[in-house]
Amino acid sequence: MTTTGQPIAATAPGREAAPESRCAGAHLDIAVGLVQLTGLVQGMYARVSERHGLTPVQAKLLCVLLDGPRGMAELAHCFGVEKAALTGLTDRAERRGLARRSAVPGDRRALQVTLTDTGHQAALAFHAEVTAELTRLLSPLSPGGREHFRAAMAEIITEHRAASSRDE
Amino acid sequence: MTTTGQPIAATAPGREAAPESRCAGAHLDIAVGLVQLTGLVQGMYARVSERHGLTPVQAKLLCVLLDGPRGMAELAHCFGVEKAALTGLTDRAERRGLARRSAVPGDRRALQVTLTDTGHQAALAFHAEVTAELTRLLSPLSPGGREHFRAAMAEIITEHRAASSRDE
DNA sequence: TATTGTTATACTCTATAACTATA
DNA sequence: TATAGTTATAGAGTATAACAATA
Repeated sequence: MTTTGQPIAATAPGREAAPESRCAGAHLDIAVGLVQLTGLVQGMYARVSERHGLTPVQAKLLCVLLDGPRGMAELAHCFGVEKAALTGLTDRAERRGLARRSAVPGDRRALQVTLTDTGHQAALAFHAEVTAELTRLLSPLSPGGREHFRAAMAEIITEHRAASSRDE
Repeated sequence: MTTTGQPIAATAPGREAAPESRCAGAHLDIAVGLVQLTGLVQGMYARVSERHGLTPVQAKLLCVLLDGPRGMAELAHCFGVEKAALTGLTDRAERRGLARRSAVPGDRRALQVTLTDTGHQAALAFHAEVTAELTRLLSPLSPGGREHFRAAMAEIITEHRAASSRDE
């Protein structure tokens, strides 16, 4: 991998070495499972990015821009990074011919980042492959199991968001 | 955040902007949910790392070493990176007093990376907090929902491993 | 020859701080 | 003054390639 999106997985002490926890597929601890699943998805995302000649962050940028042009500050907020980081990120995307900066009519300070045709195609191709991989990953689940899984994730995500907004 | 572990989330076109997909908590698409859940866990891991003055990768290193000393090549394989990357990673951990290199009796080429007392305590504290956060994240699930969720993850992980080993 | 680990070099991504140009 | 974006600088993490020492 070039500039890998490092999957952070190991958390449970004893996960990598203890043979019994390694074959825990039979009755995997739920917290450990969640960490491993996260690592799985992350690794998949990184591999697909690389296959498309992108870093994970560049791929994410393209996907966001698929929705339309975005300002630098907007992107920084959406990525959860400082705006200075967006300068470099956009520079590299521009250098690779994936995106370009353009002026915003109403505000002479602002810039918009837009996908080029190349970038648009790259974004669509990348997104299609990630979707396919996710579908493949979820394929072992039965329709009923899938629905339970979906509902559980929705519950977790919804509750986490509620808790986050309470903490603000 | 200092040196953030960037959560890669955005994948679905229309996720960030379209208002209807944002309040998709009611009936979240399963693939989108998986990506969002991954982002959630990743973000949590990064925040806990930072709270402990660690980068996500350093935290992962400490957790792996909690199981006992490891050689550089072994760690590189376990992290899925080149061995050269481990040199820097270990240098930084050593500089921060979290780990140290020591000679291996039988092999004069090899080195072992071991946790210092400080590193051991940091690893335990970090791991405890990650576990607590995971437990909190999973708390909205009912016992039955939790079991379904656990089983679904186990199925996905097991099948993915089987597929991976078939592809080798 | 193969393996262990290091050094050298380069790139991506990030943070902070100071800066410019507008609003 | 506040906001949009940039530059400068520093650090982490990674890759590749070349190297040393030992097996």
